[in-house]
This record gives sequence, C-alpha cells and structure tokens, in this order.
Amino acid sequence: MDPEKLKDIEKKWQKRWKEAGIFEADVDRSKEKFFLAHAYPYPSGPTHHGHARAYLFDDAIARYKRMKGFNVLYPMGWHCTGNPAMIKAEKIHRGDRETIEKLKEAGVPEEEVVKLKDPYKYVRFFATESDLSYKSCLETVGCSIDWRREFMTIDDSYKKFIQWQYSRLKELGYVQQKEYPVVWCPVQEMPLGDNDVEDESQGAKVEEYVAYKFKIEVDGKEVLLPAATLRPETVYGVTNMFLNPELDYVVAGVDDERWLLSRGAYEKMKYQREDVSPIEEFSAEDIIGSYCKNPVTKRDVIILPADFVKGDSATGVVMSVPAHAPYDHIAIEELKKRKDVLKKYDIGEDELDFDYIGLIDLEGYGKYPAVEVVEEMGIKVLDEDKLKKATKEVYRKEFHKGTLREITAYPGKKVDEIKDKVKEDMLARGLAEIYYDTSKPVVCKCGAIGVIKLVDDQWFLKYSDRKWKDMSLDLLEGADVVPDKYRKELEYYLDEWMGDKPCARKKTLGTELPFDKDWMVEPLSDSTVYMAYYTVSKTINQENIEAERLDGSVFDYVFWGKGEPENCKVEKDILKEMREEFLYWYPIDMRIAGTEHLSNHLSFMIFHHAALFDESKWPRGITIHGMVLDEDGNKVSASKGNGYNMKEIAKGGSIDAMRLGMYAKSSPWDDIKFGKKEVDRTIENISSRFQKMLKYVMIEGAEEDTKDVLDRWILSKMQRHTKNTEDAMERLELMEAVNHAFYAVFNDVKDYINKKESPNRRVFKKVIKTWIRILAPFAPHLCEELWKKTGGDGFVSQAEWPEVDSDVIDQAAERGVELGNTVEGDIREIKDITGLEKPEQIRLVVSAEWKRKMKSAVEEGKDLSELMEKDMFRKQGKRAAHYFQELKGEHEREGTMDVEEELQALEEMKEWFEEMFQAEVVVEREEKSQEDKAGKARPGKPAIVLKN
RNA sequence: GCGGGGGUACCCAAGCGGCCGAAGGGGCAGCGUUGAGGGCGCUGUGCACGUAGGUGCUUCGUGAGUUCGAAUCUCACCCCCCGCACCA
Repeated sequence: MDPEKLKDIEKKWQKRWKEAGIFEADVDRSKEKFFLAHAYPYPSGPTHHGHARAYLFDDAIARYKRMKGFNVLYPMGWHCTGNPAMIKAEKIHRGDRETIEKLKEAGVPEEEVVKLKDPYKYVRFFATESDLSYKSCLETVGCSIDWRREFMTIDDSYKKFIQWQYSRLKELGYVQQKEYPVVWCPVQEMPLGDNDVEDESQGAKVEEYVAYKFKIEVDGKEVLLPAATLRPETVYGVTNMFLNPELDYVVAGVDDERWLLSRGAYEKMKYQREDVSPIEEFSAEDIIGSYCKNPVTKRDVIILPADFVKGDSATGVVMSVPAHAPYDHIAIEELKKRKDVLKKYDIGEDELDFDYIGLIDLEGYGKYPAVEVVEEMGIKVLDEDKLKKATKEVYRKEFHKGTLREITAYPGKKVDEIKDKVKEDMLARGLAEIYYDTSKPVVCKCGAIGVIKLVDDQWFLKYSDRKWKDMSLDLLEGADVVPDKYRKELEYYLDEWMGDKPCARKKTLGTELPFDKDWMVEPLSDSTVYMAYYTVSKTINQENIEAERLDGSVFDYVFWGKGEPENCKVEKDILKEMREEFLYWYPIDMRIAGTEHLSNHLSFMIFHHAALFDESKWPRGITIHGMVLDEDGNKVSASKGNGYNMKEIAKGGSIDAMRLGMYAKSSPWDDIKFGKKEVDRTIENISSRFQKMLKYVMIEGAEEDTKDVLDRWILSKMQRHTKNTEDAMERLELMEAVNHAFYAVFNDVKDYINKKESPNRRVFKKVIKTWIRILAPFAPHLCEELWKKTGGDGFVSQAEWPEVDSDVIDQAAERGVELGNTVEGDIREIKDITGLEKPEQIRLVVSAEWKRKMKSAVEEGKDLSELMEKDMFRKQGKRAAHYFQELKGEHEREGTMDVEEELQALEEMKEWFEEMFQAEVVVEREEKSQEDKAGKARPGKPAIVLKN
C-alpha cells in the first residue's frame, strides 16, 4: 500500500462499517450483552481532540468487548438542554463581535454564523449538523456507535420521558418545594451559575449574613442599623460601628421598621424580601459620632467613619469587634491618628479610648487574639491583603478551638458548635435578620449585576433524604468504580456533601415540570437516567412514535412492567418490543464520564437509579476519564483554540495513529499533556511505525517443516502479548494494553525478522493474524485493511479475540532467546573493553553439568561439606569450593537451563551471531573446551572467548 | 476551609517491599545505510574506573523511622493538581 494511502483507508472502512451496520445492536438472547454509555455531550461549541480522547476510551472498550463475544450496545445522544448555547445564540443575535469572531476562527463559515442566533439551530449545528459537531468528531475517529438510537434532550419524546421521571419522583416524595436563595440575574430573570457569569465573578457563593439591628434615633424616629456579619457570636464584643461617609445611604421601610442601608444593599434587598418600601436619602455624616444601641448587650456604641466600608458588599453597615477582628482593630488605630477626621465629626479622643471586649477564650492567646495576630504579622496599616490573611487565621483558630466566655449567653461552649444556635436565637428574639449576599460581586455575562433572590417556591430534589442516600450508597457499593480511587470521593459526595438541590428553573432550554408548568427541569436534572432511554429510543425513532402517545403509562409499562399495554396509546407489539429491549440491555454495565462529573452527573445518576429502579437494574460500573491539556498545562478547549478538530487530522494524517498515541500516553483516567505540536509529532511517529508494520505484515516467508527456537519463541511471546493485552483490557488499562498489543509485539516481530533470515511462513502468518486482532480495538481502520490483505474473513471488528493457548507458551524457547540476547550484549561489551574490533572467531563455552547441579543444590540450602562428599564435586577440587562461595554470594536466579537446552539454543542462534559480528562462532561444552577462560562459564552464562 | 489525587532519571510515563540503575515512548548521541538532509536500521543514554562480560559510588519531592533489604511500608514536612453544585 502506498504510504500516502494510510489516511484514505479510514474513510473507506467507516463507510463499509456503516453499510454493513455492524455496530447496530439488537436484542440477541443467545449472547451476553454489554451496555456502555459515555456522558452525552453538551454541544456548546466546536469539538477538538480533547473530546475525541474521551470518546475513544469507550470505543476501544466497545470494540474489545465485541471481539470477546459480547453483544455490545454503544449509543450516543445529545444534551441540548441548558443555557450556554442559549446565551451564545443571544450574543450572536445581538451581534456580539467576540463571540462571532471566535466561531469564525474555529471554522464556522461566515454565512452559517448568523443562522446560529437561533439556540435550536445552534445546538443542532454543534451536535450533528456540521464538520465541527460532536457527531462528526465521533464518526471521524471511528467510534463504533449504534446511531439508530441517537436523540436530543430537546426532542418532544425525550421530554415525555423526563416528565414521566419527575412525576414519579414527586409521587415518591423526592421532589419538594421550598424557599431558597439563588444568585440571580435581574435582567434575564434567571438564576446564575458559574457558566453564566464573567470570569472574575466565578466561584462566587451565596453567603448568609446575620444582620443585627442596632438602634438609633434620628429626628425623633427610630432607625435601625443592620450590621451584617458572618460571625453572629461576636455581637457581644462590639465596641463601635463603622459607616462610610462617602457612601450613598438610604433609609428604607422594611416591614414596619426603618432600616439604614447602602443604596446597593437596598437594591439587592428588594429581591430578598417582599416588604421593602420606598426610600429617603440619608447622609451617614449626620449620625457619625453619635451613639447607637447594641440590641443584644444593650450597650451604647459610637458610630465611626470608615472609608473601607463598601457599598456593593453586605449592608454597608459594619459592626466592629476589634478584639477578634484584625481589620476593626487596625481601622480604630488608624482613625486615632486622623485628628482632622475626628475633629470634623466632633469625636473626642477619649471616645476612642474604649477597652476592647474579648468574648472568646483561645488557647495560646490572651484576651484579644486579633491584636496579637496583627502584631505577630507586623501589620501596621490598613493593608487589605495582609488583613485578609490575619482575619482568616484568627477566624480559623477561634472557630475550631475557641470557647465563648461568660459575657456571652453561652459560656464554655465551643464556637463551632454554638454558632448556628446563636443565629437561631437572635432571629427568634427579633434582634437580627438574615441578609444574603454574594461572596464577591457578580457580573452576569449579559452585563447585569447579579443579586441574591429568595425564591419561595423553588422545586428541590431531596438529596438530603437519609433513606435515599443510603440506597444510593448501596448502589455504589455494588458497582465497579474504575479507577477505584474515585470511589471514596463518590462516597463522600453521596453520603455527606449532597444536599437538597434545586431541580427546576424559570428560563432554560428544556422540559416543563409536569406538575408545575411555570418551571423547567434544570439541565443537569434531566440527565440522570437517560441511559435507560437508549434502550427504547431505537424503537421510538424507527416507529416514528409521536410524543403525545408517550404518556406516563407507556414508561410505567416499559421500565416497570406496570399496568396493561392495552391502556397505552402505543401499539401492543411495539410496546412489548420496547419492554424487551429494556429488559435485555438494562442495567448499564459501564457509565463513563469525566472527573468533573463525579459530584453531579454521576452522583445524580446513582440517586435517581436508586429511586426509580429496583436493584437488578442498578448501574454496574462507573468509569472515569481524564482530560487533554496543551503543552502549557491548560485544558484544551474550543475557546482557547488550542485543539485540533478531527477533520483537520483526518485530512492530514492517520486517525489510527492519533488514537494509538492517545491510548499510549497514559491511563485513560489520567490527564494527558497532548498539545497540537505533540499530536503532530505523535502521528508522524506512529504512522511511520505503521508503514513498517505494513511491510512486516506483507512478508511472505518460507515454507519450513520445523520450528526453530525463534519460531517457538515468537509464537510463545504472542501468547503472552495476547494474554497481557487481554488482562490490561479487563482492567481498562488501555495504555498497558497498547504497550503490549502494539509496541511489544512490534519490537518482537522486528527482532524475529532481524534474527531470522526468512520467517517461517506458517508461524509468521499466525503471528500476524494474532497481532492484527489484538491491535484492532485501538487502530481499527488499519487493522481492517490488514485483515483483508492477509486474507481474514469478514471484518476484523467482528473477528474473535484470539484464544490464549498456554500450551504454546514455550519457556525453553523464551529462555533460549533471552540467553542469545544476553550473550550478544556480553560479546559487545567484551569487544568494547578489549578493543578487539573484529574478532575472527567467537567461542561460546557452555558451562559444565556439575555447576548446574551445585547451583540447584545450593538453592536447596546444602552446605559445602555435604556437597563435597559427592564424587562429582570432589573431582573438581578447589574449583568446586570457589564456585560454591560464589553461589552463596549471589541471589538466586530462577529457571536454570540444562546443558543440552543451552547448547541447542546457542547452536540455533549461531547464524544470527555470525551475521551480526561477522565472525565464526563456535559453541562447545566446558568439559571439552581447551580454552583457559572456559572455567568462567556459568549456567545460563556461557564463557565467551574472542579470537583474532 | 472541606473532600479527593499526585510528586520517579533531559521530558512524558510505568513500577508500589528483594529479579529496580528502575518497563515503554519521546528527546539526545554514536555507528551503519543514503547523493547531503530526512527517513530507516543498530547501539548507547547517572557518575567513575577497567585490554574480558566487572567493580565502586550515587539516584525515585525533603527529613526521620521500620526492615537483613525501601522508589515501594510508617510518620512529619514542602510543593503541585482536581471538585466544592444548581452550572454543563
């Protein structure tokens, strides 16, 4: 085959596979089934080689299992519900230049870009309808998928499936409604996840502040100063308040009270409470220097000016606890130096001379831990970064180790145990209110400032439910997790980390909640048991079953065997077929996803299966894949443009080479550094190996009646390679498998060909046919071609995996060739050291029988005097004693060859030595040798004599 | 902070108590082939010494320990990565 053609065979075989439909899987009760499903992709943009790697993991497994005789179901669908595509489409609609440029750069034709302003067109484009799509990617790399089962989560029929699930989950009590704070975009009116906000806003969390209502009278009317804190217990240590005179404040009506808030806080407050009424402007300057009353301690504290108080964080009213808050301490110290400011607000110096109030006992610290930490760290001025560190330090220690003092209502209690109780008590007594804010400012990708909205009728999945958790843990226990190191992490998520999860939102691409049409099922929550849908999607697609007919009773029957087929709107025999498919294929044997999905998709899958299906239908295996990084260690992604689209690869080079390169790089679950340059290099390198492989495969060889040591050796090694590949595949260690099936075989075949003048035709043919088959899961296109060229029947994709025959394993031959290699190395070394460049003769002296006897005797633990009683050894005299000492010193080496075996092996490899060193080679027995050095011969290590 | 995973020679990456100076791949070097380059084949690739296949020293993040013996086990320390949700 022309080297240039390597890439052409890929398309050819993909076409033939498709025509023959060999990856289409139907119920076949005569075969054991294997059902694997990868996380279906979310088509948010163009694909790249990072995606390819993830799916190639599945493909190798699917192909291997097929060859091992399993009926393999390997389907794919498209997760189109969600926001990213919607947001992108909107941006295109608005004409956002960056978005449009990026898409063009990624290869979307100009005239197409405009069309993508429709979110449905957008997802279709990247799911299936373009060269940049996931489907194109999967097809181009040769994934052996049953495409008849393909579906999109925005299909009406799939929505029916989701509605069935949620109706049933609600009936089971796992879906409930309650109040919940979410980060919210006031413009788009929807909750914001990390994907929806600008980069610098990512990671923002909802923080629950306790706002203590300090009291002050202004113009005869009471105004409350809601001082927001994350440490409610510190209210006992307040010495003063801080307001920022520069900041815009308002007084708002909240319930029947009047609250002082920064304008920002007021705007945000409206989303959290219904009873916030219009406002009047207020200048903080009016009350700075006055006193207000601590609602808990009833103590009057002074209000001080502070320019560090921010308008976009919390309430704009800050209570100061200098004994435990480094920031407050430094602020007071700083203020003491600002005579001008004090004068401006008419604050006497003595008014700042108050004692701090320590309220937490902390081992190793005095009354005021904050002051000590600040001193330790050498902080003298308002240095934000340093103070942040100091605050963290103090908080960590006090929270974990501190106990409250007598001045609080909770003397002796540990802070971490009492914190929530303090909050509850204060709220109950009406002294404080909850105020939510984001942990840092949030800017939505639409440009709006994010707020916290208190949704009062939020639908939840009750993942906190103990019984549900326990069932999920049972499921996990019965499932294989590969690699098992992730089991602990999953356990932790299921058992502890998972809490109630909002499962619906107001605006998204997706499915309406069946029992509350104002809500859409949140996109992660519609992707939990979709694997079950693959078992029926084939029938739904083929029979064109309209969505209206797929009501709950259909799925009740198909998945649960509940109810009567007669009552369904789908024909009875079709329904039975669906039921049959489900019963045959389910449960799923292997569910594959990335590490980033452990805490969501995979955990949800476990929860929902546990809730909806009985134990016999619970997933049997969870497998994790790693991701692809570029040379700088960044994730390969569409937005960075650091990945290859598969079409580019297919045009320029061999997909199979890329596949092998990816498999060989590291275990499937580890991340690999595989940037574009390295992809190029790898493809080039492996392609050239392919060319050599092609050459080897086509060697005819010669008809020979007997098998020499090399023949027996290569046959034996092929058994081992097959076995090793198989073992590795059973553990999903693709890297190891490829190392055996490709590199190790390659090296052995190369060796064999180098050492033999001409291969033994029958032996070589057998070797090649084995090789092609064990390589087929990894480089399927090439192997199909070779299979055909070497006269294989049908598709290698459907060929049987070679049976391992342990009778063919020939240890003597393996030892023989190994001996040959050692001798070769030794000869080389001797040549090097002695400078005898071109010896005319090489004598190989095989060690004497008695040495072998002595060796095994020593291994059995015999001592010298015992041995010397025997004639055989006594005859040797001193030599025997010396050798005995030597044997005692060396650690045992197993598998001693006997004299005849060693002689034969060396004789058989004589020609090869002669060829290699261009010298006459003589093999002889130690007993018969005239050479002085003959005595150096050891079992398995002949004496070597070079002669000029 | 919580939870999980890691640090192996120039690089990637296996190994997880003795067979480990440490698989495999890449890179690099030498030799051969070739019209040079490339490619291909062979060989080498911790250091030192050696005119006979050897010997000595040294190495698996750092330090200490267990053991006849440690890259592998224990402890402490340093460093790196991932997830922390309502978002795919």
